[in-house]
Amino acid sequence: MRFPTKPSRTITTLRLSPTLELPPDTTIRRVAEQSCLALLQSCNSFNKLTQIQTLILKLGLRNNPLVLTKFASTSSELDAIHYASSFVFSSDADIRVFDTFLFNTVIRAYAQTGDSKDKAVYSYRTMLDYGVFPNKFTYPFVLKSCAGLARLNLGKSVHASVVKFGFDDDLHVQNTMIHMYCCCDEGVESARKVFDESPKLDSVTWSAMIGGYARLGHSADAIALFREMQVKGVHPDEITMVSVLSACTNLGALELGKWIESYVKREKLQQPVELCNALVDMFAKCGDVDKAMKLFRQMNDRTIVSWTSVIVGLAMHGRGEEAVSLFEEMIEAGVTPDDVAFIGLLSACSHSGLVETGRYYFNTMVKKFSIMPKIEHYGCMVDLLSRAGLVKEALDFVQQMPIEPNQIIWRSIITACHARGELKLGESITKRLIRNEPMHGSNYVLLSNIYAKLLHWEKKTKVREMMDMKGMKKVPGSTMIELNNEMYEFVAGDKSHHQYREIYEMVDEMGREMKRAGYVPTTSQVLLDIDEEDKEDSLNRHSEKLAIAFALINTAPGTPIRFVKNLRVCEDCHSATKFISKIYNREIVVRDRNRFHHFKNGLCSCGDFW
DNA sequence: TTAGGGTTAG
Repeated sequence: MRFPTKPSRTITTLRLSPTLELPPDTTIRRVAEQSCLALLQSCNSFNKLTQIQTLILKLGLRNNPLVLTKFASTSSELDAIHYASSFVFSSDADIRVFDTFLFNTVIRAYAQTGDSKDKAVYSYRTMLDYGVFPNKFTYPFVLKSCAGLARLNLGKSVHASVVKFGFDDDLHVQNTMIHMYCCCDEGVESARKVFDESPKLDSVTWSAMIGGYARLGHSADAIALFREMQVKGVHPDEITMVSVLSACTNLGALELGKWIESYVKREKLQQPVELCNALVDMFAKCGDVDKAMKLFRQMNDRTIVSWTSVIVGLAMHGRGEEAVSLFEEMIEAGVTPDDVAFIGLLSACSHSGLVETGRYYFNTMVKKFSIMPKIEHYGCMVDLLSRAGLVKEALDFVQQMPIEPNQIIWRSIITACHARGELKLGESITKRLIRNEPMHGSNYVLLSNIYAKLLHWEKKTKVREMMDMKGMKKVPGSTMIELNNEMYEFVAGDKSHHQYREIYEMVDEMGREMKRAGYVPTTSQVLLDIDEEDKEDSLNRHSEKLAIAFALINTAPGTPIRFVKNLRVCEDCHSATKFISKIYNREIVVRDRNRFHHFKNGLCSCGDFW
């Protein structure tokens, strides 16, 4: 909320006399009090607020709770509220007689403003210290601030006072509590507990929990809960759909995503811009970027999020030039890019090898749009240079950065070293990373990969032992695939699926056909110190190959195959998938950790550049 | 005189 733009007549005629003194007559005092309240009622600028403050001091109303309360609640603008609240709290008045509303106003102002969430919580604690009782309106503000701060213990302590003051049966408070827990990394169980114990549940409760699951990466639980919601007969609304769509996006569940789209149409749900954005994002990230683009073109209202979603979508599919031209179109349409849009644009340049374009936009961002580059922007630039094979330039760039490079940045360079055969350089950077962060598992994996490529098996074994000793594990690679609206997950060597025998037979057949077509296994990818034949066997049991075999068995010839990998696709699987796309005449769309690969007729859209 | 769940990157 902002001040009204139209100036108020009452205030513009205000004149302050430096010699004004009020006689100690109560009637006159009351008139003064009423006048102040009226002035505050029509106060419309920060400047006038300070004038009224002077008047309050002059009229001797410094400790009048009614006036002070009104003063503090005049505006929702942060500067004004901050100013007013410090004036109020520094008064000699007995704060205990202040209304709860005053504190709620202050807490709300802080809760709704960017970086002031901690002040909201502080004001809430001040409220308790002064013995002013919170009410049912206080907690949604406080819990929202805890959500923004994402501090679980803080949230738990507020939860305890909610119970203590008896507001835990209020539906609004319950729902905000679920939301709060869902904003904390380790909060999902506490959220579910509140959800399960709620005597009343409405669509907001369900949406909060579904959205929370999706946000915290428990997307399968999000979808399961959505199904439960339908079974219980609770009607989802458009906000529920946004949450479910975000879970579909995470999982790569295109079929379910399409179902949501038709549900929205069938049930004639409202389609606010957030829902359209979620649909665009879902289609782009589930592999159908053309459909995402089509929806984007049909939208009447577009926010920066809409533009960014589709730019990022194109970037992920390696369509960097289109992403760049869309960015230009956005600027022409009068939408000012923000820091996130630039991350999307720079990553588009990076995935498509547009080195000069990326450099140009990095400079434009700083010079023309005055956006201070964050670590992510530097990360994109380092990635851009590294992927293009400019390892030395990337290192120079890192040395000139005004901020400390993070893990992600070093890892880009190390990956580039690995790909370009600069193994010695890669080794020395990785060793330094391990010295700095000895408990970060992925550093050891990087070093181990480099030794594998150098064929230094002894050193590799040592790295492995070191990881075992420290109790660290490599994140296992997994592949998810959707079939008949169900998601199936495969890990390497997986035998949990009931069709596993058929799947392995198919894998063997694929191997024979591929070899006949000229495929040579990339055995240096295998990180185990075993002989070549076993290495080949181990490659054939990668989760991607199991998923492809599963899809070949269970889908009609010619049906496109789509799946999602949790890690970057490995060199051998990339090469094998190209062969498979040709041999079995299938379009195969793979989303890996970073981007999409569209395999068709023996070629990949990434041009072997990823 | 005040209140709850939603979209982009990392």
